[in-house]
Amino acid sequence: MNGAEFFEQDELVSVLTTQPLDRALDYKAPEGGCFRGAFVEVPLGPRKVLGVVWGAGQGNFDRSKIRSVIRVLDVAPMREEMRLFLGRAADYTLTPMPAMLRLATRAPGLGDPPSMRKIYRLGSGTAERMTDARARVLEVLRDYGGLAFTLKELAEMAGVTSSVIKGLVKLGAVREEDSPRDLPFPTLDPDMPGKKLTEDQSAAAEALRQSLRSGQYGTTLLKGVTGSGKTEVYLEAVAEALRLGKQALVLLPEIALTAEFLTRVEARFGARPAEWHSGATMTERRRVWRMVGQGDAQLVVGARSALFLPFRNLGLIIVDEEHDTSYKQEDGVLYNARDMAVLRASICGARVVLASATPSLESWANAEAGKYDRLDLSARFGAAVLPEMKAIDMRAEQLQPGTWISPTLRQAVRARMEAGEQSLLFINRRGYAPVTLCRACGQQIGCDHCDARMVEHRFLKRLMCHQCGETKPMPEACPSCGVEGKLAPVGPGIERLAEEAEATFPEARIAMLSSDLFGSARALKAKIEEIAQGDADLIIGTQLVAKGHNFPKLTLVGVIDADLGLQGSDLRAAERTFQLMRQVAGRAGRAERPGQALLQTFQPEHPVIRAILSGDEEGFWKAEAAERQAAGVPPYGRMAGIILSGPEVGPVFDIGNMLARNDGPLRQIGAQAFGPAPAPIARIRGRHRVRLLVKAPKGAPLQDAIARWIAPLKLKGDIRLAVDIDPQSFF
DNA sequence: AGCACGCCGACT
DNA sequence: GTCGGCGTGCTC
Repeated sequence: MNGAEFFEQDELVSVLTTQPLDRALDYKAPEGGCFRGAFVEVPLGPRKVLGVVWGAGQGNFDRSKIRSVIRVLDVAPMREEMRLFLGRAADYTLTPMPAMLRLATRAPGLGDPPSMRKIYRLGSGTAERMTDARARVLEVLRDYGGLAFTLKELAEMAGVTSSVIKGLVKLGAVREEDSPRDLPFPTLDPDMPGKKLTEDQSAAAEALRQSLRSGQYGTTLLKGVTGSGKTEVYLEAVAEALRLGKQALVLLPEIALTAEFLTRVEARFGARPAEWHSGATMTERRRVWRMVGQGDAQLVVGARSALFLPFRNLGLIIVDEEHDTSYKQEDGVLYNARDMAVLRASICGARVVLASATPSLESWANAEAGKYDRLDLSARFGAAVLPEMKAIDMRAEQLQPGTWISPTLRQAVRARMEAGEQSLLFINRRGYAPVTLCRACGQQIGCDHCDARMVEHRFLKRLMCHQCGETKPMPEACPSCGVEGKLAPVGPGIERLAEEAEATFPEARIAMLSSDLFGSARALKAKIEEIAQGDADLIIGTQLVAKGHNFPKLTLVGVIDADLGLQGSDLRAAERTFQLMRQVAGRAGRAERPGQALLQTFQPEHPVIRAILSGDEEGFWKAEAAERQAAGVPPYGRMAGIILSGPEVGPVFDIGNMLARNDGPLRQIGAQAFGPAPAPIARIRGRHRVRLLVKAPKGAPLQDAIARWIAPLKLKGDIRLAVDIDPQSFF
């Protein structure tokens, strides 16, 4: 058994359980001994819990109190590589090990013996009294030459009731057998003829194949706009992994995990891959988990948590739409699946392909620095995919106070409606959190204590900084130019924008797309489908709309506030605006009509805005990289969030303030804490959430400092603390 | 996470 | 006098 350490019966072993304890506990190895990595059932107090034999026992506990492992579960033991991965991921995300182990055991019935079901095949006996029904059953079985079926299948195929089959079983003409319910996944054929690749795509595919043959860890950024054949290219890498006898994993953002995608994979490899996502049934989950572990699933297509499946010989991980923000888990264990994919691959010697039309700045910078390889696919249909992009200079627009759709944009939307086409108004902000800025000079009110902007809180009648929590009363005159009465809230949340749109375009059918508004991914998908069919004239959406949906009738995109993020509230807002523009560009190229994008901005001369408008991608990244470098934010600095939550706001803030005062461990590494301030989602399930933001220099040992910082903290009552390394949400 | 132990208010 | 609130601590 791959040389894993073996423990004789009664030898001490250290067992990590999925219970939220702060360390592994010692047990005596069970009868017959066990290997390191074995999944076991152990007694814990009055209960039996799931655990993994992590190594030799520590032996620092009263020997007479040590109990025995109850039994070793009948599943493939955890591999060394997985143990290392979980440990390193725990260190990186500052997550307790039991929580990591829970991620890796998210399948039901791990302890159950393989569940069986009855199957039926041709028997050796003969039926003396042959009836029509009996003949049909035997004929079906003969036609399928030795294959076996379940009772239901066979009855259906023969057009008989199950009692006919039971009768044949009694006579011995049909044989009843037990067969494991969890069947291996069908073998995939990497050598089926794929789609014809262009010269460009072939070259990229060959480069990926070659990198796989190296058998060593490495990451490739595969950049290509919609329609450039990214999927076809990376499926060639998957094919090569299969040829090499290795397993492959394709990670997709949850929303992109569609039947259509699986059908494409099936077309390429002749069978359906294993599927792993939140909607899967218990039975499916268990089958996938087990089959992946015993090597009987060659390819898994899944959402981010598929990264924690027990692969036996993982050779390739594809992260499609790698820039997608949904790869960052925002509750429970806070991890970024893209980064964890790279970590896992680096441990087990697999290749990673990060695919995107609009890579994240992090990945772009890694490629730039030579840490990642980079492959660019050019568009299949030439350069005509770019929409016409223009800035609307908001300083020159005559806007009614409290409105955000400029006359220029309004006219453009009207024109599209008259032509029977769709428009999209994009607002990079959910909920209701306006920005205060001066309509005379275009300056936004900034925070005196950090570089973020102040946000108006109506109920408090004050301005508040969401980064450090500083508040001040709403001033009468602009602090920058002194003009009175010109300060106004802009950058409304999506709800306010929808209100305005309804008033401005009373005849329009308006659809709102925001992740807050949909209970399930399914409901959201249905809505998106409706919109794509043309069931709306005007779409009002947040970041959600930028996830690669295809709206063929969409020809105009209006960005309500392109300035978001230029002054530090959300460090990735400019990047997201840019990504949206590129994705819209990809769509516009496929429709017959040329697309148009209008960006409302108070700073049309800003280098980032100019790079977006010129469509110069490298220029954009360079400008954005310069901004981030100057601000010392990721990827040129490190950040972390400390999220405190509890049923009452007051005590939660008190703890936050106490942390902020005792920031010695942070200062030692040159890091700084901001806050406490209300967290991006200030209340979840009745719990108030407060966040501190930590900013550290690039090379600083951030996790270590944070661990030392929060260690003395004793949380009383129902207050909880979570660390969010590399936070993605800032407002 | 559960579950027990333990120390202060309203009940048969 | 006891039943029971959930704060604190332990589980090998």
